[in-house]
Amino acid sequence: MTNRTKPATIKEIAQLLNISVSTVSRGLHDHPSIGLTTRQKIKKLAKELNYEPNQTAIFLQKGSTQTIGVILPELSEAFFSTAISAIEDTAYKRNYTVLLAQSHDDEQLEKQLVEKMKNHRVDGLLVSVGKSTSSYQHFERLKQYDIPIVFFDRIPAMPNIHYVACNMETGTVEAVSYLLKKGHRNIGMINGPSTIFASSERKGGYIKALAKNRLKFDPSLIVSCDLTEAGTRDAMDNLLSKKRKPTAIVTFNDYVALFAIKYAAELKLSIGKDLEFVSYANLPMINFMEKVPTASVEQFPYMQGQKAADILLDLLNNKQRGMPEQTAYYKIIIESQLVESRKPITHKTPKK
Amino acid sequence: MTNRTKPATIKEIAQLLNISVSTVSRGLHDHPSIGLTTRQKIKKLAKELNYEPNQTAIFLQKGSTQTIGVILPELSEAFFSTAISAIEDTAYKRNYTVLLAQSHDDEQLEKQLVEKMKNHRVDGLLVSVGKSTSSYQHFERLKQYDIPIVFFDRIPAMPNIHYVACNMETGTVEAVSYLLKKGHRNIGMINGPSTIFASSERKGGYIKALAKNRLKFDPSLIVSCDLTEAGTRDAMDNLLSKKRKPTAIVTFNDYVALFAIKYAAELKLSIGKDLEFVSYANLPMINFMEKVPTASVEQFPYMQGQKAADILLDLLNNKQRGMPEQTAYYKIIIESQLVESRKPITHKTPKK
DNA sequence: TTTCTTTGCGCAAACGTTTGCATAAACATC
DNA sequence: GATGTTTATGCAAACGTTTGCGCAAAGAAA
Repeated sequence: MTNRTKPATIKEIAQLLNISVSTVSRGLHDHPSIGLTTRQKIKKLAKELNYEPNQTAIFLQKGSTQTIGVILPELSEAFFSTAISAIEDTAYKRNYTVLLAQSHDDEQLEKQLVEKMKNHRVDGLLVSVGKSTSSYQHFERLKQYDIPIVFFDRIPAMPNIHYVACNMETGTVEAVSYLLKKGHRNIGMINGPSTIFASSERKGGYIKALAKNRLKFDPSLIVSCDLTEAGTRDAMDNLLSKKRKPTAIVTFNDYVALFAIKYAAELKLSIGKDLEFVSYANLPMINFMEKVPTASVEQFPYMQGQKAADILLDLLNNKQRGMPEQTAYYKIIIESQLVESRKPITHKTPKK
Repeated sequence: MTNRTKPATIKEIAQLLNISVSTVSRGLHDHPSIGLTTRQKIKKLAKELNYEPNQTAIFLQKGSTQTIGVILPELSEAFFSTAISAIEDTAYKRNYTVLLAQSHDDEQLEKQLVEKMKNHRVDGLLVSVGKSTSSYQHFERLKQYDIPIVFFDRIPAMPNIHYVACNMETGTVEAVSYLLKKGHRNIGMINGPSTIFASSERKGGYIKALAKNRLKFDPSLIVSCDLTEAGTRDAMDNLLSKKRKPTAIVTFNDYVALFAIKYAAELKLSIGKDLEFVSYANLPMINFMEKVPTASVEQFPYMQGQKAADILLDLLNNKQRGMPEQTAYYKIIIESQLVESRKPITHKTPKK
């Protein structure tokens, strides 16, 4: 009986029991109009045959796949991999499955993936847009098909979208205030390219923190950087060549911080004494290192992924229940938060 | 024309053109029996209507979903996230999509996921089994349904399976030989729990390297460890309390190495001088750190993922082309390889 | 003109479900 | 015994494709 190569179908059960397929279907779903005895017979045989409903058939019939698509720039990056982990967890809890794809920050590829997701009839989409993506029609098109999208972390400049993102300003205010409280009065900042939104948020936070403490703002203390190791060194040279050298530096992310720290060590500067660092991301690796930024602004990748998935699934739920056209858009801002090093929050300890 | 909420179907095209659905279907597939003019008309209208085939219907019809399932213990771990990145890349290239799930090393969950994947009618499965998984019927069952599985990295103790894994012995031999060549004669090893296969492979490599150099083997230099930070410290205490202290240590993985290095630093031992470390994994974080193992045994997660996916897709290809029942099983062993630090191989530089 | 081949297209079944509607039997009501 | 109600089941359409087979029209060969 278990030696069959093809999965059992409702039809077979019906034939074997000499009843109709509709009865079997209803029986399996505990439809009240099916008699107790038949229902039991059906379930018994279904179990014996190891019957499992063919989802693809159900998908077609219901027009819904119980599947959400996820498009991310790069799966192997720590931020995204913990986000996807969160997404998968919450999707699983709510009985959805995750279709995964990575865009490698390539706009063309991203477009293709969106199409592919649409053809696979995902019920909804979660996306963090590629760095270089500049046009957003491929997302617009999905709206016409009534496939909701929730963006997270990297948000496109589009009106009327759902998203969850992290407010970098709060964290930056905290970071700078933290350094001010420690007595630093010359605080440098190695910022990202001015083209990206996150950079201006950080700059805003920096200025706000100074204003809050009634200190004057020296624009030359903020330098841009392309986030490479070489760029970081240039930025450091730039900052360290000032008459009044900074005694602390806020860096755009942990990688930049580590590049900078490495360079500072080469210059025989004592990390934490001559020069103190505060950064963003709170990468798990920080826990294993000796010379690290004394604090880092946590962006809560797990929470971002979780929230985004929850929102998407709520949207799908409402749609399916025939709720009124939602006219409101979810715009969730997670406040970033300064975390002193060696106190990880969201990252789990590696088990491998 | 573009203001429709439901995707266009073949049926609509047929109606609008006053021809039959079969003609439309064939026309879109360039079937030779369809006239040139009709074919053009069909394609033109299809384009105008933004027609895209409904994959769920095709799935049902063809009995194949062009989808592979991937079950991993933990998506957020570096090894797995780069493996999944590789899998996604190669699946994409061969026009497959990836359905993702994580087992969190939970046997029950893993079983459920396998069922779910089956119901979603994935064409094949890629899995790295959970640490605690001890029974394998859930995998056996899939065979009955003719859904091929390729295991990778963590291989279950089952006969007749396809897998790709990394041979840790070679790398270990290299690692120990490397240290011997550097003049070390007292080499310690912090190994993993003796229950797991990878531990015995490492031990075997250690012994082999000594034998090769005609040196005698002191079993007390190999200590087990539960891979936690505390366990690592115990192991270190154990090793350092010997009369003839080791001057170099091979650790089970990079995490253990870093715990050990941290501890050694606390003990005022100079890393690389008093005590040299060699490890496994070659985590990307190594590139950012100052005190690191001088070398690490690379396990090529990207390549493992890629190979595993390639094998699975080959299997699917052959099946679909009606090749004879394959009686042979792929057993791919990737040789691990010692890599001196600061020379990453497979890991891409983070872009975020 | 008749017969044969080619070319171009439609019919209908199939994939495995779900579900609105109809129907038959059994029972209760007066 | 006629009517109404409940209970249990079946019929058939629908979801959007693909594909084997049949059939008509057009051309070629006789």
